[in-house]
Amino acid sequence: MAFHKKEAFTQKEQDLANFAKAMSHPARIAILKVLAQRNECICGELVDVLPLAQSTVSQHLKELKNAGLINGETDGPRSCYCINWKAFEKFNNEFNLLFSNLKIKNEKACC
Amino acid sequence: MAFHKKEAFTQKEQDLANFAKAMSHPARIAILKVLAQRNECICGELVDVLPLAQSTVSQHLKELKNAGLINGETDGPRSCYCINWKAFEKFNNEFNLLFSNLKIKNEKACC
DNA sequence: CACACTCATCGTATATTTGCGATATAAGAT
DNA sequence: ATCTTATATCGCAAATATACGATGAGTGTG
Repeated sequence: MAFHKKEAFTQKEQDLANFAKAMSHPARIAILKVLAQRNECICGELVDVLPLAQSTVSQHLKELKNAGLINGETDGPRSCYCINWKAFEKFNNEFNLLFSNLKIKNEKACC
Repeated sequence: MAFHKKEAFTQKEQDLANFAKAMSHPARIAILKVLAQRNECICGELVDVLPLAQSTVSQHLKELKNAGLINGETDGPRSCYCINWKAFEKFNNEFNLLFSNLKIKNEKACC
């Protein structure tokens, strides 16, 4: 009865899956969008923009941070977040790699 | 107590999140890889390759199909799956769009 | 020092996901 | 018709995720 069998897969598969999981909620997509639109790092303005309670937003930020997609700094009484470009591009490249590999091979797939 | 507030976000945000969710498990990443490596559509060979029970693999295939990432056809007694290129590229493009928009704006982000 | 303000964390309720065995379904073989 | 083979689905158990209010921790202000 070993649940949660994720460790049975390769590290790369797990990394990609974790990246995808971090983006698997519309709130977190929205957070990334906001962090992009404003050229400065944002803190609790996210709470005003999002239809979620402050604690929930904080939790989503934590998950994005844990996944390495964003960086956070405490700036006085408030927190400042912004996108972690290196990680972001790394995973984007890996996605592209996966996709393009496939495309070359079977452009004319069966079904 | 309204849980599951996903409907409070834009359709595009939900679509991206759903796409990401479909890829948020290493087993499903692995399935996509296998479907890519073999130029033919595969059925239950996935069960041999993956460290999961047949019913679990079938469930993951169903999720990928529901998300629109793969197509499936019943071919006699067996099922044949392959990647749905249109959907796959559509979402890949949307990711790229999101990423590049950000990159232009704040290449030199604060934190 | 008290006070307000911003944010993180805890506890909790509920929903969803993951995994498996058992069973159903459907096609082909004997 | 029965049996095998391949796959999907059902039902259940355990783990995770989502959301919120309440509380705590840390800063800056009066």
